[in-house]
Amino acid sequence: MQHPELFPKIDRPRRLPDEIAKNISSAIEAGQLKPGDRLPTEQSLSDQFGVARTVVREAISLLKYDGVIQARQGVGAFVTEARQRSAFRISPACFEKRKQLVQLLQLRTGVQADASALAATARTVGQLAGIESFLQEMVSAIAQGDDAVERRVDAEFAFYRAITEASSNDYYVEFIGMIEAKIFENLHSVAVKNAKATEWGTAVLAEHQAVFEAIRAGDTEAARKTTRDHFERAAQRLADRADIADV
Amino acid sequence: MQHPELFPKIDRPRRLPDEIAKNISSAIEAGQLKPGDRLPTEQSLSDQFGVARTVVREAISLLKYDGVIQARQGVGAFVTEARQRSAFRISPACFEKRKQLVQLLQLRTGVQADASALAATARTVGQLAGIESFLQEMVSAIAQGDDAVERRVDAEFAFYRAITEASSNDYYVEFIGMIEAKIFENLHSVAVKNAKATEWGTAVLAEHQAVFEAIRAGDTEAARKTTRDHFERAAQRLADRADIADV
DNA sequence: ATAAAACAGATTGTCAGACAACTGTTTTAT
DNA sequence: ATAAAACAGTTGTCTGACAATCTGTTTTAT
Repeated sequence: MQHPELFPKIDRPRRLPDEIAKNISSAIEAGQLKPGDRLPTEQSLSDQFGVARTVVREAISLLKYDGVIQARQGVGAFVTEARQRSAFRISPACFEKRKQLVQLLQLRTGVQADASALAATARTVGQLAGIESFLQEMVSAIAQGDDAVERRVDAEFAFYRAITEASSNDYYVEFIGMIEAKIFENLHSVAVKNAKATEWGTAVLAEHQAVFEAIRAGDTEAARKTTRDHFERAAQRLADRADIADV
Repeated sequence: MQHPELFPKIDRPRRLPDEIAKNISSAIEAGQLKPGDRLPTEQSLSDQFGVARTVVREAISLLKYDGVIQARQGVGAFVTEARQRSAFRISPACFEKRKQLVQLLQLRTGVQADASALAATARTVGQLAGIESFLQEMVSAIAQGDDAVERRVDAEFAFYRAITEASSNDYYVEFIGMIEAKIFENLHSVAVKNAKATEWGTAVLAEHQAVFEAIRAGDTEAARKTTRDHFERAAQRLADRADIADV
């Protein structure tokens, strides 16, 4: 990947159903449609939006999938209580405002720290070795200097992914993986830029090493704390640099 | 709600698209379709499943929504890398095997504990009062004895929801709310049965009080620890009693 | 001969209309 | 008056067609 920051993601020609779904969804968030309310009929919606009913149906099926609305054949589609959503997703909008980004990174920090804590007792020797290898990778990448920044960032991701897997809890793997992917997708270039700018090396590396030591020692609380320390600092660095609205 | 445990949830007549989506999804999980593979054409799928193409399209649109597959007009639909899923969901299958349930509750425990930790410093006095009111509600329900078990369980949920909201992090609210709803949906009757059987009262209530004290005192670490303690014990009680396969 | 342009085929995206299945209401039969 | 039957409205499914896009091939221009 070369110069990823030069060609930022473009808005692909959006699919109609996604567009419709977003429209309805934001109408619900805005309170124009409250829980319990009935949606207009599919026919009416397809008229209003000027699209075929199949498109409206796909849109609605997405919202049903997330538990935002519920449809009863012969009756209609209704907005469900806000409580019973059945999926957790991170929209691109989360990366637009600093406050949201900070909150997201806060959640990630906490979960990741827990994963480390679990890994401290659950990890096998094989997994420990795998984790250590990524630490070595980071050391070597740092020694190589600026040319290997990408490699270093990748190793960092891999390091914590290996730790997460060592927690032997599939939900942690899945959840962190999802958040990770979204952060990667939206902030990777920032992370790399950041890594280049930071007096890379000793300071940050020491944070990782502390995490590793805690996991090797099987010290649950230390693993949690060291991981939390690192990610809080990383979040700080990221949020400071990410060029987003300060709201 | 009367005797909810007497009429357990029935299998609603499933919609075709959901069924198809599940089929394809499990084919991917089973490894029959690997990342990068191309799905059969919509025409072919509709032939194989014996349904209309619109149904197949709705199914595929769900999988696209979760980032499991990606479609390119004129080319086909492809299975994406496992990394870049864009939603975290809890399927009913999670409650079928004890191991999975334990892992899920473990995740919940960790996140909830973090939320408490945040609430310890972020809560306003108003929020603190709200939290305390639910504690009072529990006390009064316990005093009332077995008749008020439902009320007590509800208050318990509300207590921790209030704490989560006091974390002033929307993602915690959303995420925990989602997990909560799923647990409620699948294990509420067990939780109630459990509450009835437990020597309700002093022991469990003391756990909640410890959490509240920590939050009142603004002690981050104590809030995390006490919350973790309670939920670990609760998970223990729940998993012991939940009548599910021991795998 | 080589490169550009046009073409053909396949596949997803959208459209239009019809009927089936279900629900709540109204009308009818007893 | 009560129960059964007809009715109208809505979601669920089916069918067939066309539009938009991509890939690979063939034709054409130079």
